[in-house]
Amino acid sequence: MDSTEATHRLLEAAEELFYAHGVQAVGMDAVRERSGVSLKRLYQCFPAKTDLVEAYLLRRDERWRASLREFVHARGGDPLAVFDWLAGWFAEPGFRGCAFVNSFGEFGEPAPGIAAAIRKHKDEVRAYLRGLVPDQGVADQLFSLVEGATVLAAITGDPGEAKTAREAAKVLLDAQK
Amino acid sequence: MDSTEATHRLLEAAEELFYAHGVQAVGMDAVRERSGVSLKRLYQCFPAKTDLVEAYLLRRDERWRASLREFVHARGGDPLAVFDWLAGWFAEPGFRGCAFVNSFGEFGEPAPGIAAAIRKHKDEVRAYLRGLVPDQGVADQLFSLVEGATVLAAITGDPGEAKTAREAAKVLLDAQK
DNA sequence: TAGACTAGAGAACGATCATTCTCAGCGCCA
DNA sequence: TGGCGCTGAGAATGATCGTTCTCTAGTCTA
Repeated sequence: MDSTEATHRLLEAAEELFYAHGVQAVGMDAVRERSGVSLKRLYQCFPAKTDLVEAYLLRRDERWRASLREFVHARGGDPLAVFDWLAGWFAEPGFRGCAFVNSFGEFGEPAPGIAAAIRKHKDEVRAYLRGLVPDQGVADQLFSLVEGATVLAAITGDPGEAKTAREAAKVLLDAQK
Repeated sequence: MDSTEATHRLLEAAEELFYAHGVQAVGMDAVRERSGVSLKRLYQCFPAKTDLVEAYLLRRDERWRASLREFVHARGGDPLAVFDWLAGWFAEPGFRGCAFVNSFGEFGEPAPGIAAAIRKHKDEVRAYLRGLVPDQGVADQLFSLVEGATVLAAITGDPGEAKTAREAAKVLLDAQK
């Protein structure tokens, strides 16, 4: 197994474990076991746990936004499609809210790279929504709805939060015109 | 120092430390030091850390909602006052988002009491908003905005999220009539 | 005043966990 | 063929932290 393959397996294992149980609750040994990569190699690829966490977040950001982007694109860039995508996400088994918000809660004083990854994700999502909606104010309003629905769906376990937010978004978008 | 005084000091110290740094980052020894209550007494009042965390959350829920309730009541029960209260909260030094959302992120599999306290808080806030706004659907939409603004204000550090959410709320409330 | 109970300070215990080290095996080049 | 370097497996290290224990010194009661 070469180094890029090891890195890939590590990130795959890290994402499954970190997202499901939280970063702090998952030991490096669990990552080793799940990935099948030896501890020695793990520390060659990621010199410290914070490096692995940071890489996990950056990769999750890319994939999460890509999934959203593709879905919305297939719906002709309709901003309301964002909330339909959320509905699907919330209903997935193992949904546990936003990985970035959860990480923010986990680390009172996060390592700089981790804090940056969290902020980057939110900045990127905001920028994406602003590209979807002409009025930046309305885009930011939708962003707030997205975050709120995600938090509430995670805590209450009710995927219906997406529908509530969608209805609000529709009103806001209609009012804009 | 009697037992109720010790309990009070412990909860005071716990709230300051847990909210500021996160629960996991704060050891029982730090709580002892800040409160001036001995470890022995601490464990008499709260047999385990999870008990202290649960009590911290329950107390914070009561006070947080009381503060919001009083503010909004003084404004004649105007639902938009909720967002003005948020603006003040976001601007407080030491604001670090919603303690319950943060705790949710911290504990992948929370102790049952902790999970219940988190859910209770969100249920109570939702019920409060529903009492403020005749239309339950709109109340839930505002709830989503409240949560989203809180999360975003915490992560971006921008108290202006309250204003964004307020504008959205105004549109939603007007559309309801 | 003697003795039983209690509190506080802090050491001790035990578990967990990030990180490093050891060692035995295996391929690779001279 | 013979050593050199790299590997994986897993033990060892060192730190942190929740929880308990010990010991000393009061304090209240009989």
